[in-house]
Amino acid sequence: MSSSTKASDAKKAVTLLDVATRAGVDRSVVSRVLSDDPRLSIRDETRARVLAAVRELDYRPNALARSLRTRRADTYGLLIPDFGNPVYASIIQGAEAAAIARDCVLMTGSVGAGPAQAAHHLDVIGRGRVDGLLLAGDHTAGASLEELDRRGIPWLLVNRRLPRARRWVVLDDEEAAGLAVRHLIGLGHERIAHVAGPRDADTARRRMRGWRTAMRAAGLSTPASAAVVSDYTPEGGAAATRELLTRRDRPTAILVANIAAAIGTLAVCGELGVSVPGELSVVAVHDLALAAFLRPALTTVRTPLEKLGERAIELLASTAPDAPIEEVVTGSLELVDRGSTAPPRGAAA
Amino acid sequence: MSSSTKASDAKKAVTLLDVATRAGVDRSVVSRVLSDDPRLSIRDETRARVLAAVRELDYRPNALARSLRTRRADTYGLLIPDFGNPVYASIIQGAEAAAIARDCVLMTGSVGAGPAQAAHHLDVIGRGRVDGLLLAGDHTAGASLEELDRRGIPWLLVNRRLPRARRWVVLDDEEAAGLAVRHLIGLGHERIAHVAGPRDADTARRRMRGWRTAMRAAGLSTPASAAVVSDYTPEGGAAATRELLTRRDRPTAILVANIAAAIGTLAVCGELGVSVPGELSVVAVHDLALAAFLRPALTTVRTPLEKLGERAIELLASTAPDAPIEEVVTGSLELVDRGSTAPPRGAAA
DNA sequence: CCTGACGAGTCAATCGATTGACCATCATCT
DNA sequence: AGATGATGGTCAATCGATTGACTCGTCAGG
Repeated sequence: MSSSTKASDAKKAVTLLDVATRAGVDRSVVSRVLSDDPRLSIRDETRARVLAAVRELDYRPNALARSLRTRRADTYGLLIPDFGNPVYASIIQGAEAAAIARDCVLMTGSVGAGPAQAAHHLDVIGRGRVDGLLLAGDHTAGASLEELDRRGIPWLLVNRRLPRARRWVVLDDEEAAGLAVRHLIGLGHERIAHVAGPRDADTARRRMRGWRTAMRAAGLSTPASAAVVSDYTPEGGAAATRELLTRRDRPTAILVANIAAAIGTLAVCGELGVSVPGELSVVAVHDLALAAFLRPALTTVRTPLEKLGERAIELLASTAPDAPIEEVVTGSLELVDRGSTAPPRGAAA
Repeated sequence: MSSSTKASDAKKAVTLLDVATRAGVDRSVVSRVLSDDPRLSIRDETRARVLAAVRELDYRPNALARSLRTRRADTYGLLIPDFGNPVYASIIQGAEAAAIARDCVLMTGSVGAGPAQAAHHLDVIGRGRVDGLLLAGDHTAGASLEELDRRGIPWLLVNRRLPRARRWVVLDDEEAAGLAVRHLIGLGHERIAHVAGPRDADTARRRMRGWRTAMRAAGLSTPASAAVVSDYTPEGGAAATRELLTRRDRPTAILVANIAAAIGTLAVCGELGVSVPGELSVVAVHDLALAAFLRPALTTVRTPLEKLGERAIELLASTAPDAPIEEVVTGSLELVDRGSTAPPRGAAA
């Protein structure tokens, strides 16, 4: 296989000049034929010769040279907190699909290993390599945005907002939470607690608001004690759930702000011998294939994470770098009932 | 924020010429100072002026121009099956860290959406954009390798081997499986079944061999019926487990070839009312944080997936494109006992 | 017969950094 | 004095594609 490469190790790529020579025309003709330049007039026969040469030599333009000249890298960057987080996996997939659809490349980096890694990305990705940068999740120091502005690199916050940054695209977190709460209310629950996300996460705030709004709309109270701040990890979810379950008036249902945290919730229930959904109903925001295989299978609200990623690329690619972008990706919210929710014990139903 | 960019939308980047002008020297001097060219002799004072100009203008070299000239993109590609698969997430993380350590960029793409997506990546990533390509997992059509060879792009298979491709780096799958089996044997198990990976997956074959070898070394038999082919998904693991559990002489322990499949195994046990580890011990290859939060918490063999990713980049970067690479990343295997394994019912222990 | 217009391509500058070859001073050695 | 050799840089070609300006020939119209 690779031995077929043998000594001719650094085989040089086919260039525009090779094609032009073979077709007996100038390089510019080849370039213009390939880009369908309307200002080029050319005989059909010549065009055919050019295209034949392109095909025979299996030519493809050097992306670097083109980008240098055109000042467009045809590449977008995507920064995420951590590849291990399946929520971001879905966003990546959407973004990747959208990038491919535009004949662009997506470069995804994580900042998991700390600010040094983030700095490296901002540095290396610096001017020239990407046409724009998606910043997904809570990780970019505010300073980075100014840095990007200074360098003239368009950016867009994804699944996250910042007060002073008017370029973001998010999910309808409020409605997602509301949907879950209304499902629980529909089953007859009244004491519905909320395992919330981190206090500084914008998604967490919006889901919390969705929970509260839906509760109030049904005439139910939302005491401060009914919501416990946590983070989007099983550990966090477990701790918050433990706290809720050891209270006097234990809730009959919990809305968990994130599916990863909900895994912790289920684990704690198992540990404490609290039967789900018998004694406690659990529903989480975000759906994963995994949810069907938990014990019990987890009821979730499916969110259009891939669409979010797609939309992010589209917006970044099609909007002027200094124009505000404030978009909520709506629709596609759906409650996936898998059995971790049921009417409360002793419900009239 | 972005409004600070205002009308000066396309702010042009600082170039070598800008720096040179400011320092009162030729562009080549700046370039040589920055690259520590030993053939340049320069007065300390001049060097200081150059460095000052670089700092004041916050210059950074345009990566595209440099790559065009040097014929090195300082970028590596990584193709994976699917971003949603946490096993590959770990590989990505390792590869990313290694790339950063070499001051390179990693471009990760998935082929989840089918061969069209793979083709796009191979096409777009084409000559010039990457210095080499890591192919992780079972997805690349064999033809792609010849295509890459033809284009002179070095590649390396990761966590996978192919008969005719002598460039790969894999884990010590055989030992990982063996470790798990010996743990079960140590607990007193004798009927240890194996939920194997897909027949065409090289990792699956090696884990199967590890299972068989360890069993035989202990004088235990490995009838064909004790191994059920599956795939690396919860669905697959569930189906295979169901088959094993409905047999006459049900095993007392199962080695599952992959943690995702093991999630399916636990789900089926729950469904059929088979108590784990009371009636059945379960251990899986690959460790994830998630494992601690399953019910019961899952015993696993931790594998150095990140190291695999790191090593892959190192090998790709440092080995001639036509030299064979056949490396097994060893060490770091460790059994993580979390409670899904126990002595068999009625064991002497 | 001359002008103009069009058809069919060609020329050459440009993007920004790198790098081999070269040059101008000045001091040193014989 | 003239050759030798550092020292301290400069010049310009090059990577490969793009694109505005330009040229050459031919044909129609006046």
